[in-house]
Amino acid sequence: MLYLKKYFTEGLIQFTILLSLIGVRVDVDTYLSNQLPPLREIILGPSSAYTQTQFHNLRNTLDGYGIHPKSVDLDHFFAIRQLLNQVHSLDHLRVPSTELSAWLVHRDPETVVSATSQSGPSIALDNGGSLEDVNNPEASAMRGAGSASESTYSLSGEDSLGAVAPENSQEQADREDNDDLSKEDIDLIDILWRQDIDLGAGREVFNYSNRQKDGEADKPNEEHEEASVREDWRNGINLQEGQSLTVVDGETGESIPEQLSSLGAQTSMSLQECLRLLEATFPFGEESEFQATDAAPQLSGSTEDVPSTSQRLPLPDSLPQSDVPLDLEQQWQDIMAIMELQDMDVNNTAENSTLNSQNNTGPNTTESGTVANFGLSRSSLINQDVSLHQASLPSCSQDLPSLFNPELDPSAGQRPALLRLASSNSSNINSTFGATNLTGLFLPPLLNSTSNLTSTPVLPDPFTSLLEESMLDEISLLDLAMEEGFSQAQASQLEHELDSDSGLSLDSGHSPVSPSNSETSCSSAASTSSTSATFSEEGAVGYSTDSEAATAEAEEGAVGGYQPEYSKLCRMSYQDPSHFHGLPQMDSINHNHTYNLPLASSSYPEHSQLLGSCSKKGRDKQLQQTKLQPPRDFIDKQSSRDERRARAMKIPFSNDKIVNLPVEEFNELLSKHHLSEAQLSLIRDIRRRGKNKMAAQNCRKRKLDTIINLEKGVQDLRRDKARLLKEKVEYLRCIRQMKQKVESLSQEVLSQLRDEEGRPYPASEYSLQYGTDGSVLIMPRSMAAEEGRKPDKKQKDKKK
DNA sequence: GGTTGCTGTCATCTG
DNA sequence: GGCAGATGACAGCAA
Repeated sequence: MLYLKKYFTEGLIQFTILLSLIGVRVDVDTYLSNQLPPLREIILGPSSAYTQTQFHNLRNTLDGYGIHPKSVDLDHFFAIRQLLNQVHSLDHLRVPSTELSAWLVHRDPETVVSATSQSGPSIALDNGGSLEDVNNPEASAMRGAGSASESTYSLSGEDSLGAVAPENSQEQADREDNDDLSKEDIDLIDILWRQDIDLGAGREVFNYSNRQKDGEADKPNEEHEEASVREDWRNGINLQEGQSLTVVDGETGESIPEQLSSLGAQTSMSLQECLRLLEATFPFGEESEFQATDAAPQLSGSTEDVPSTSQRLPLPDSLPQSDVPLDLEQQWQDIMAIMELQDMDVNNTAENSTLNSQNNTGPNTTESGTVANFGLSRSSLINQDVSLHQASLPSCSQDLPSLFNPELDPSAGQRPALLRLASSNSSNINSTFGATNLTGLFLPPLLNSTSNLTSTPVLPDPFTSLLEESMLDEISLLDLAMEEGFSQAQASQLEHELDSDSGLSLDSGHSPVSPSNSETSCSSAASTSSTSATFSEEGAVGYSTDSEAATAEAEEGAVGGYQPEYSKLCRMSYQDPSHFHGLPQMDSINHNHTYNLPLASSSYPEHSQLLGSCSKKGRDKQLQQTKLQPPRDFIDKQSSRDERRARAMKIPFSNDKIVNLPVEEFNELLSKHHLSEAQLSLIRDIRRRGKNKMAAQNCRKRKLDTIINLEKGVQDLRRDKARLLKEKVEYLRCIRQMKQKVESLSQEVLSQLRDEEGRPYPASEYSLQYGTDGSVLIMPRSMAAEEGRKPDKKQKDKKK
């Protein structure tokens, strides 16, 4: 029974995720409303939201369905809400943590992971030997220790190329190979694969025949098929001959197949291509890394085929990082600054940054230069074509923070789980963007724009730093930064810290004036719950409470008087009652939006003050007590000190008059009565204290208003900052495009120009310099660079 | 029993 | 200088 229940629940969740991935929004809230009180209950009661006077409580909001703040169900509710948010977020591709959490939910048995060969290079990198033994013991036995990684990559590439492809023959083959796969698993995999197809991932991405052939490629007597397999695969990813994936070495003329055979042709073709893709994606300063890995193959599991790739790329050695004019640190500061804007609409574009977040591992490689970091990116790229299902396979036990923070974790690049999760992410990208052209996905825009390296060699562009690429590729940099160095927990912590950076020491978790912050962080950043909105919700509770109090007062016959609770009403004065126009229960409420109106004198001033000085609950008790106790004792007991003193001193008028009369009338009143010094002193004290009490209430109200306004101001400023940063990114993007255009035009001009001896001007040595007067000069690049540095020196001298 | 928020009060400052 | 208001600080109370 328990098994059936668990199976049914997991099936529902999986089905929900599938619907979310397809695009069908599943409002699970409606189904859960049976368990959680509906909204109307908040209005009609008897939830705590209606009767609770602690309306400032953060959790006691409409979103909380009126669960009592101390209810044990509250944590359950928040857990459910968190899960629902994650499920909802799946249909708009929130990366990466959300997906990761979802995959963690669907933990499949380890046996499936190993048997289905869908572990990807992550596992292969870590303990490839064992996997190899599992999947292909014969091949592993034939290979030496040095080729172990090859075999693992073969396995990985095989997986990455669509271990879930639904072709019947292949599926049957998979079943043969993966006996541990249940029918449900296969059906799910099939559905996911079809989703990939529907979402635009072409069948060629998976290249089923390749996969089949790759599987066969492990057999030593079928090595000759590798060439065709490689060709098919290359066609599948729409790479053209002569591009970054060119096969022929530009310098040595060696062809890749020859190298591959010399290196051990049992390596999977898909892996080779993936590595080429990887190399094409990180063209800057990676040759040395590749060569380094070649020299020290034990550092990486994919070093066998490295030399060929490193020699193959005629990559722009003319793109030195030293030419990057933009300060990298400044760029990162911008990124970090955008991170501060988590409560803004940055999330609206967060989906678009997924791909970039992948590509943004580039700076890691260029800056750190470690093979480990590079391995991360490489594996991520290798898994770009992994289907969605793969993400649900492994039972990930690694810590998530290190996943998104490879820089913090030096061994991150070598962690298999990390790589696997990256593949999960990338698979989503692939399916969501529907991109069949893997170059468009993998290669950074610079390479995309100048991908035809053989035809148009890339010349130095001062705006082509990798960091800038990462900045310019997508607008949403929040998720970028999240992936680069921040886990979700860290980000939320940062957000929490940023919430209090107004200098007001607002405790968002407890302060009654800033529940929105916590609300925002508790839900998603997409919920643009402003302070006012949250206060409106909060006000709904407050209104109900006070309306009830007002009703009670009316029933009790207490008219006007001293209202100790009117500060609550006054706090509601800045709440928009229009939020409750749709609620008939709220229409009947007469809101007192006046904070400090002159209080009408009561015909029974003492009694009214007495009632007003007590809380509602206290008044209920009082009403009950009045039936049991003599009124005089009750009055004496519940009166304030001043009232008791006034009665004791036999003051002939009410405290209400004493406090609220204007000075002239007050003096006139005093003059009319013959009062002793003690009486006059008491009256003055009562007046002073009454005035001061109202003043204190006004003061507190103003304080709250000030805090709220400051919060709004901070939010507005953050929004403006985010907008400006986005604009800056856009401008930089335009500048980069214009620079590239100018550069290409310059090359075209230079290619047509000839010197006096009829020799062309090599674009690598000469550049066009544009004068302010419209003149164009042909200048050697060395000279141009020197001239470009001179103004900087001058500026520095000026600064000195 | 400790915490938190609200309220009243006092002392002090300012206009 | 007195007065009214503003405000920080403190204590009491209730949840």
